[in-house]
Amino acid sequence: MLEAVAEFLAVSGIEVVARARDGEEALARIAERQPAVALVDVRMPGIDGLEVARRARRAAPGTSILLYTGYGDRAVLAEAFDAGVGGFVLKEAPLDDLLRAVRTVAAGKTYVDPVLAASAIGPSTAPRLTPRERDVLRLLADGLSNEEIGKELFISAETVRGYIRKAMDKLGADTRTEAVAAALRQNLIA
Amino acid sequence: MLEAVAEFLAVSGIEVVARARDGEEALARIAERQPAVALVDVRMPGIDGLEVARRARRAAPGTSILLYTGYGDRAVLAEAFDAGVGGFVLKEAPLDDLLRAVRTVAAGKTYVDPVLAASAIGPSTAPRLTPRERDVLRLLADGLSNEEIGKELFISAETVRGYIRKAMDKLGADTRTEAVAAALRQNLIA
DNA sequence: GCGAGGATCCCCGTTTCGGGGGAGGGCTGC
DNA sequence: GCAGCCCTCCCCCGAAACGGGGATCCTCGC
Repeated sequence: MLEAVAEFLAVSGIEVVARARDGEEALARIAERQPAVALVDVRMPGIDGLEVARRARRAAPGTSILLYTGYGDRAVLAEAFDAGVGGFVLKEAPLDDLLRAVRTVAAGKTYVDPVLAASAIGPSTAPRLTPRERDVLRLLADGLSNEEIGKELFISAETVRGYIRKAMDKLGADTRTEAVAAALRQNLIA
Repeated sequence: MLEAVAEFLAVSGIEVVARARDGEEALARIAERQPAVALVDVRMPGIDGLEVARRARRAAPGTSILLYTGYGDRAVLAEAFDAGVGGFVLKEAPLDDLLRAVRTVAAGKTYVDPVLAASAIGPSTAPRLTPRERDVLRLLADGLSNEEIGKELFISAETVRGYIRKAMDKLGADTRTEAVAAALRQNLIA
């Protein structure tokens, strides 16, 4: 897969300066080569693509991150742009789209997969949760109590309650249970 | 859709004795004509296919119900066979499969869509919830309290608690919230 | 006809939740 | 450098949920 994509880009006139198999390696290569564009998979062992994007902004401010993944929804898209990525392409997209995306972000613009864009511009009813709020909801969905969640996240049970209340507020839920259900239904947590 | 299927069956040598647009009508026709096989959609306005199957067993004991729907999972499959249906076919299946299914159940045997069967014979980890348990979890996911659920279902809040506890038990959940999350994840409720 | 299982209801003491409030520290982007 | 957001923690109150028990009734299948 990695080889195939690199090969395709190379024959299409894009200079491929490096390849990496995981997040650590990707970051190292990005810092080292300072490429114009870094094509990064969201799902990777260790550091995921989003995290790579966040860190790369410091390590290589001139590099545009182009996320390349098999799946995307409103939530990850929003998070991705928060992380400062330059574009987002689905693996199912035709290879020409990938090429266009690379060139677009290389030019400093933003590229979003058209399929994804269609679903993202619709009524983005799904509220934005902070990472902490999501952590808490996830653990809540696994049946942990405030106390247990606190231990898990190294924060106090009171703080946990605070996050839950904020999440309930954002999701328009009357109970913590409804908040978890809403988050699940809207793919805000898994 | 209805017409197309009827047409196909007719030209394939199956005698189509009646058609119906909803559950009520289907039941009436089944009772009236006592067909060997009734091809029924699960999702219908008013009485759904499962309910039609249950009632048809009384109204027409000799009729085999063949459910025909666009979507299916372990849970509905299990419920379907509890309701006494003779077979289950997905709309995505090739038309030949539909034909085979009709002939199979007409012969008094059971037919299950091969795609569905594959997923159903796997580790059926999803527990069985009673209708009442599902009702309660659904309302719980909508943020209602025990009291409110009770009013909604015309039962006491204590009874509601009882169902929730049973559902928690079946789902291996420690909290009502986890029970709802588990039910959502396993498509036991929507 | 008898057992299994579903649906219904109840009690009681303990814990947690829901809903307010406030408050400080830190990073970040403009 | 300052506003804004996130993370963190704390207090109070009344209401609700929890845990674990038991109990009755009815229907359906064998």
